[in-house]
Amino acid sequence: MEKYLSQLNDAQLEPTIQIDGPMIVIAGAGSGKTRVLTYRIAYMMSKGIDPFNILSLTFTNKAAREMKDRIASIVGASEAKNLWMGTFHSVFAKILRIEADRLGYPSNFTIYDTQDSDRLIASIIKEMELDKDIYKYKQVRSRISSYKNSLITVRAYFQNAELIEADTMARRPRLGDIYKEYVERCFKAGAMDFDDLLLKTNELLTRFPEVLAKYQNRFKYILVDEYQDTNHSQYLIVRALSDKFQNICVVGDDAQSIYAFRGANINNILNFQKDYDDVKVFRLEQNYRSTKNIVNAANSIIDKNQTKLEKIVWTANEEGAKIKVNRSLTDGDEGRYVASTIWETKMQEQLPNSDFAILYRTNAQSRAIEDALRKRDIPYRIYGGLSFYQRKEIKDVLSYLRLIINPADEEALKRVINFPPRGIGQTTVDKLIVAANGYERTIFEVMKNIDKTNVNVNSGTRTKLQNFVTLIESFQVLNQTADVFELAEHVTRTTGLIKEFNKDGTPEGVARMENIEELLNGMKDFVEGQKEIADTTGNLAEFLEDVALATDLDADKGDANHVALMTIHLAKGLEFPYVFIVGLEEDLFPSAMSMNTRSELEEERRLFYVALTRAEKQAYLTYALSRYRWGKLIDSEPSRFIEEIDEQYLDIVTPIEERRFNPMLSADIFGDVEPNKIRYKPAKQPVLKKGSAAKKEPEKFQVTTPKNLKPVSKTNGNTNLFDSKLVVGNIVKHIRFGTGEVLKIEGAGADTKAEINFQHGGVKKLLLRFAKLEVVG
DNA sequence: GGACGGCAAGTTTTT
DNA sequence: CTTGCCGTCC
Repeated sequence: MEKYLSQLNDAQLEPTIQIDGPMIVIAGAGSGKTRVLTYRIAYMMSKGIDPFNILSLTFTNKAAREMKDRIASIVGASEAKNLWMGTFHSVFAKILRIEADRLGYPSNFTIYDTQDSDRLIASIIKEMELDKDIYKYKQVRSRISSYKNSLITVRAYFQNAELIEADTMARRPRLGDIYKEYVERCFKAGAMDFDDLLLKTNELLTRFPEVLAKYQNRFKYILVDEYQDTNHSQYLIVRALSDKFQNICVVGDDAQSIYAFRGANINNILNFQKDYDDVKVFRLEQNYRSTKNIVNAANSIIDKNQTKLEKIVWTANEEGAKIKVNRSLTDGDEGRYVASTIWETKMQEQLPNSDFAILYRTNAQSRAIEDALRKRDIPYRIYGGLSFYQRKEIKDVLSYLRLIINPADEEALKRVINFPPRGIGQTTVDKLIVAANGYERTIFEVMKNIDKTNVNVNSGTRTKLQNFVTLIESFQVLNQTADVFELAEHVTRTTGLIKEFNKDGTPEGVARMENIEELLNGMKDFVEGQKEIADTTGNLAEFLEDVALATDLDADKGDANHVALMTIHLAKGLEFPYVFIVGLEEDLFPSAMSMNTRSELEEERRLFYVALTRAEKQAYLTYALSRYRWGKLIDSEPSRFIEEIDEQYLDIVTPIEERRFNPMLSADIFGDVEPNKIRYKPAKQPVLKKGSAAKKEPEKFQVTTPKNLKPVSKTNGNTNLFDSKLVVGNIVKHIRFGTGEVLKIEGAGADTKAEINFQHGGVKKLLLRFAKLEVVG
C-alpha cells in the first residue's frame, strides 16, 4: 500500500488517508480524483475495514467496474469482490429487489425505460380523452419525473395548491390525474421507472426504520463520486444512510455540474458543509491532464459564472499549443475540416485514432461529422444516441423476455401481443385494457381468464388470446432449466420474430436480423461471464436488469482503435489528447432552450468547461456559418463562449470569407483532398447526400504528408475498418461459432460488419461492435 | 384485422 | 430529412 500512497501528491494524500467523519473533496478537472477514490478504498481495506461495509456510488457502471478492477489489483480480487460499487440506480435496484415485498412490489419488478414510460403516458392521455396537443406526453413525462425526483408523490401533489395552480395555469389541469393513473398503472404492472428506483428507495428507508438501520449498519463507509450531479432524491438517500456513522466522503466539482435538467441540484455540493458537523474540506487543484494553455483558457471561461466555489486550478504541465478556432461555411465543411485535421495530425505524429475525440452539444450533429470521417476512412465510433438496446427489434425480443419474468408488464405485453402479427388487433387490446382496469387485474390475467370475464370478443379471438398465454407460459417453463441464451434463441424462433424480420429481404430487415444475432451473442457472453462469478446466478432477471441500466459507454471494449464521437454530457470523466468541440454557435451551444435564465446559461458554460477540460494536448473549437436543420439550411452566428475565452490562448484560423476567393486555399475549406494519393486506393465512396457540399466536389490536392508515412489503418482496398486490426483473411475465434475466416468487411463506425466463414455454423455477418472476436491468425 | 401511404412533428443534454 | 402516427382501403 505504501508504494501506492507514495504516488500521490500532498493534496491527494490527505483525503486518501482521512477515513472517518464527513468530508468533501473539491476536485478540479484532471486533478486525479479517481485515483484518490480508488486508493482511499484500498487504503481503508488495508487498515482492516471490511469491504462489505463500504458503499461507493459512481456516475456510470463503467467507472465502477474500472475502479473495482483497479482496487482488485491492489488488494486482491477476492477482497474487492465484496465491495458495493455502482451507480445509484443499479445499487438501489438491487436493494429494492431484496426488500420489494415491503412496498408491495414483486422482487422481479420490471424497470421501465424512458420509451416505456412515454408509451404508457401517451396511452393514458388517449384513454382519458385529453387533447394530445396540450398534453404532450414528453412534457408530461418530464413533469412527472421532476416531481418524483423532488419526492412529490401523487398524494403530496394533490395536497400542494401551488403545484396544482401551476399546472392549471399551464393549461394542464388534469396533470395530477395523469400522474396518479401513471403511478397506479406502473404499480399494477410490477414496474418501476428510473425515478422510482430512487423514490422507492426513499420510501423504503423512511417507512421502515428497521430497513434503514440494516443498511446504515451495513454501509458504515459511504463514498459518492460526482456529487455535484446528485438530485434531491439521491441526496436524501445518502443523508439517510450516512446518518448513523457519518462516515461520508463526497467528491465532486461544482464547475462540472451539468445535469440540472434531470434534477441535479448544484446546491447539494455547495451546501455540503452545512449538512454535517465538522466537515473536513479538501481541494485538489493541480491538474495533471492538460497543458497550461487549456487549463488557463478553461479557467477564463468558468470565471464568468457567478455561482461557484472558489478554487484555483493550475498545472505544472508544459505551455502547449494554443486552442485552434476554425470557422466553416456549412456543417458539412466543418465535418471535413475535422476529418482532414485528424488525418493530417494522425499521419504526422503517428497517432492512433483513439487519441481523438469529437464532442458536440446534440446527438443530431454527429451525422455531418460521420460522413466526413467515412470519406477519409477514419475509423470512428458513436457513443450514445439511440442505444443498441433501444432499437425496435431488440426491444421486441427483450419484451418477450420481460413477459416471462413478469407477465404483468403491460408495456412489454402491448408491444409483442401482436408482433409478429397473430390476429390480435388494437380493438381487442383496447377492450383488454378497459377490462383489466375494471377488474383491477393485469391484462395477462384477464387474457388467461377470458372465459370468466365479460370481455366482448368472438371465439376466434378468444382462442388467439389463449394461445398467446400458452406461448408465454411455455417460455416460463423453459426458463426453469435453460440459460438466457438458450431461452432467447428458442423465443426468437418459436414466436416467428426471426422469420418476420427475415421475410422482406430489405436491407433494414437484414440489419435487424443481424442485430438480433448480436443480442444473442451478447447473451452467450453474459452466460459465460456469469459462470466465472460465483455470487451471481446469471439468470434472465439479472440479464434484464443489466440491460435496463446499461449505458452505451458500458458496452465499450476500450481497446478498439477509433475516433470517439459523443455528446459532451457523455464525455464527462473521460480524457483525450486531441479534442474537437464542434458546433460552437449561438442557439446550438449555448442551446436556444437554455438561454432564458442566468442559471441555465451558467450550466451551458459549465458544459463548455467540461468539454474543454477533456483535452490533454490540443483543443479545437469549430463553428459553421450555416447548418442544415430539418433539411433546410439556416444561418448561425459564433457562440458567445468563443469570445469569452481570453484571446491570448486562442489561435484563430483565417476567417473563411477571406480564403474563399483563393482557389489554392479552397481545397482546405472543403477539405476533400485525397490523402496519400499515390498508394491510397479510395474506398467505395458512400453515396453523397443532397446538399451544397456534395455539388462542390473539389479538385484533388496532394496533402503534404511525409512520403515514408503509411496510413495507420490498413484499408486493404475495402471500406472502412471499424477495428483496424481486423483484415480480410484473418482467422478469428468467436465465443459461439468457434474459428472462422474473415471474408469481407463492410460498413463503417459502429455499424462495421464482418462476413466470416466459420468452420461450424457457416458464413455469418457480425457487427464488430458487439461480436467479441479474437484474432488468432 | 392488417397493409400501405400520407402527413405532421421533431433536436437539448441521460440513469 | 427522418420517424411515428393516423386514416383509408382491402
